[in-house]
Amino acid sequence: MTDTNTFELPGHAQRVLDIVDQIPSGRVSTYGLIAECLHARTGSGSARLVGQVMSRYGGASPWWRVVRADGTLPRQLRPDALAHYDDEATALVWRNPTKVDLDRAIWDPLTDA
DNA sequence: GTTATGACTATGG
DNA sequence: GCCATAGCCATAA
Repeated sequence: MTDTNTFELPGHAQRVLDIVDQIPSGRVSTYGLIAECLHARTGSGSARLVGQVMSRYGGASPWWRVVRADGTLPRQLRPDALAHYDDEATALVWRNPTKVDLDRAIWDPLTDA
């Protein structure tokens, strides 16, 4: 096929970005949850892989809506992500406003898509 | 082919 | 709560 205006990312990368793009504003998902959805589709996938894809190709996607399993983020991204959470009114932990309140903001691509 | 690395997670002390 | 370890899988060298 001759797609002239389409950059072909690695297959799994395209799927990861597709899922991330579906996360609604004000909600978040986790690397593991996305990995589970990815594994359900392709038969392969891991949280580590999602992180790998995000670091490489996440620039054009709402990367701040993807957090760790405990609601925290990598140190380098924390400040930028918090700014977005302020815009989207994402629920944060009261005692620890550097961390997302997963009980309120979690979004599961498998069950709540 | 092997090894090292990474925006991860679960488990055990 | 924190730290160390094992499992995970694509990429780079």
